[in-house]
Amino acid sequence: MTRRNGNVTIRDVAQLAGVVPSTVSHAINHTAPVSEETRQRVFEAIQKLGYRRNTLASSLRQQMSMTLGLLLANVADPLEAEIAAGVSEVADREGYSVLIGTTSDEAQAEDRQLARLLDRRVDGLIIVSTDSERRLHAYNEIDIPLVLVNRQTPNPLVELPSVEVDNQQAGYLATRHLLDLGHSAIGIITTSLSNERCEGYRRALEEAGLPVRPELIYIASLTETDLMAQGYMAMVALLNHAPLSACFVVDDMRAIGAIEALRDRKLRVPEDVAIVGCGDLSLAALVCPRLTTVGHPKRHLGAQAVHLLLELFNNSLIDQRVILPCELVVRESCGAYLHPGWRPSRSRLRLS
Amino acid sequence: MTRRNGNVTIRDVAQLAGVVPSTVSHAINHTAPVSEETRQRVFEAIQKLGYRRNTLASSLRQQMSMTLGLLLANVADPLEAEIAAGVSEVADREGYSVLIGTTSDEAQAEDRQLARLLDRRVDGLIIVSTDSERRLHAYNEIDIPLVLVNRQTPNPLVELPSVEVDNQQAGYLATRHLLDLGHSAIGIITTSLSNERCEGYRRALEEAGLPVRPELIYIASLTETDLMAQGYMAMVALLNHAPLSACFVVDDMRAIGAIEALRDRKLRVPEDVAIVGCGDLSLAALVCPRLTTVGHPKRHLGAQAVHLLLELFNNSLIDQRVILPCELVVRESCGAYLHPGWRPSRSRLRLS
DNA sequence: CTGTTAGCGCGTTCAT
DNA sequence: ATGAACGCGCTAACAG
Repeated sequence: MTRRNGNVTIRDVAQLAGVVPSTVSHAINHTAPVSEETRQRVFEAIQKLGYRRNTLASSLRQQMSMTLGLLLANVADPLEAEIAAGVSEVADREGYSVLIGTTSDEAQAEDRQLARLLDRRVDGLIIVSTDSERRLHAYNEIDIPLVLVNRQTPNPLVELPSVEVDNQQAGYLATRHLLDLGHSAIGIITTSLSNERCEGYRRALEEAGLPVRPELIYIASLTETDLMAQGYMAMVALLNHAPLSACFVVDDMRAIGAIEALRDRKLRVPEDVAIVGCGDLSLAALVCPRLTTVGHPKRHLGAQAVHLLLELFNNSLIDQRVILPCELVVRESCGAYLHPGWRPSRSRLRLS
Repeated sequence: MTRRNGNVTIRDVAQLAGVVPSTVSHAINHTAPVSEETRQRVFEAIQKLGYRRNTLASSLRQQMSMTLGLLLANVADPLEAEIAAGVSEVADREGYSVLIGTTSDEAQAEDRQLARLLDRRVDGLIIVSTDSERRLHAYNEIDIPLVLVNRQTPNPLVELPSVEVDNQQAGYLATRHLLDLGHSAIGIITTSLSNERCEGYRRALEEAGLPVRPELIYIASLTETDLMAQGYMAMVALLNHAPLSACFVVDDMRAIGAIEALRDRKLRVPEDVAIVGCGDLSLAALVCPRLTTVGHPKRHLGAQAVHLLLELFNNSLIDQRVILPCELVVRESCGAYLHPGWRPSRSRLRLS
């Protein structure tokens, strides 16, 4: 029943049904009224011949492909995979197909994939994670609708539609949680000082009347590609610089690496040092200790990206920049459960 | 530079270059010799006009789309995501694009996606994981090349090209490892008695001259959708039935659930009960204790699927069924490190 | 080596 | 409500 045809065309259907191709087209696409009787005959013919419309031809004619291009660095990355799932789900629901292109974070591969997607006449583009400043103006030159997801560059020179999480809030919630638990020597392992999560960290500290101590801020060495190793090395360095009783690590993988470093130093988590991560990867609930972290609406990122794109198609570009909220997920790595006096503060909590 | 054109066609290029469209086509596609001089002019014109080939039109004409359809249940699943990464990588290298369709494991969604992919005239289909017997003959009706990846039905009535891991070997290696460590009361948590991994378990036992004791075999309740919960419940049941000192769980997520059940019963892993999983998900190295498991060449699964498909395109269908080897990954959950007498046996080992 | 012609399969006029 | 004719952009086949 779901077989492809061996080239039966709309003309064959028309012939068998005793009508002309355009009538078949109308019957299929409800693009003009067709008498019930001919409709019957047409669909019988379709059934009988195993006709399948040729989307290629249709797209060529209609100047739209009903296809979205999804550009990402690596589908195997859990975050990107979740985003892709969100994209796929709503694209499907809206009648669009999605063409994926993986870039391995290489500019050259990205150019190739981009070109390929454009050649295939995708109606819109969703670009995940890869938005270094130098790529942005390349994107800006593209004249089809495009949305960035999970952007890395917070305040770029060129503005493009995007969907992202509220990274500042993420940093704020994480730090705030640590403050609520009574910590004051709170370190941070970040990717840069301008990282929005780092901003949130500062804001929480300042709001609590605490100084932002430079020796408690560590910028992970990005030359190391293994994120866990980055976190490990960062924590080792941090421990040498200053005593700290808690640390916010701007993403889960690095947080897990940091915990490992602590363990190797015979420091207990959370008793000696409390750790909060960011991202809430599915494995965060499975490591030891279970990681307290700030969760992101990963699927929503993808879903919203498609919705934003559809709005762009309609020229009803409402919000050029969609910012999704995130939420603290309290588990074990901060020892909240050890503090009977602690209670959920302002944030929505999900106890796992 | 990577901008899409606002409908400049091959004709526009031809006109500007003072040649005829087919010459431009030849120049681009190296499909016939073109004098160096005209080649120059053509490429200048292309540059100047920002011409991009329209793959849709080309596909229509050539009766091939250079597109592969990838059908999977859920891109967010780590295994499927890895497979997708493998597919994408080699498809790209071979000049193919990939169109994804996610089915959420619903037959209805799968039919829809399948139809959509066929309508888009994909040249071949890669179908991941979803191959229940009742779907197989639907696939069999499809008249374009198709390969199954990571099939679930071991010996189906209808044979189709497929790429899979050596599941029997997986079960064998896992059980064998446990035997090597001196265990004899070895349980198994499986999804069915005909599971190939379960076969491997039996083979290892028999080879060691040990009886296959039915009370040590537990079939997970598939009505529970959460795999960890399945593993948890299975282990609880197993502990009530019979004493066991080790257990092979046919996949990592269920194994993690089983470990949790053990922990809740105050049984230590590996000291009281040793556990081997299967799959080597990336999180296997991160849980406590780090999971000893049988690793699968996940990316290769995808990569080989594409290669097999390409062979099918050439009608050079060598192996209709590709079976990839797997390997034991020794970590902590079996306590191999506690046995100084233990040494790697026949299998290739990768110490993590 | 270059040009001509014809059509891939479909959807759209516009006429009946 | 139905039909005839044209063209979307590209390339295969053949001619020159």
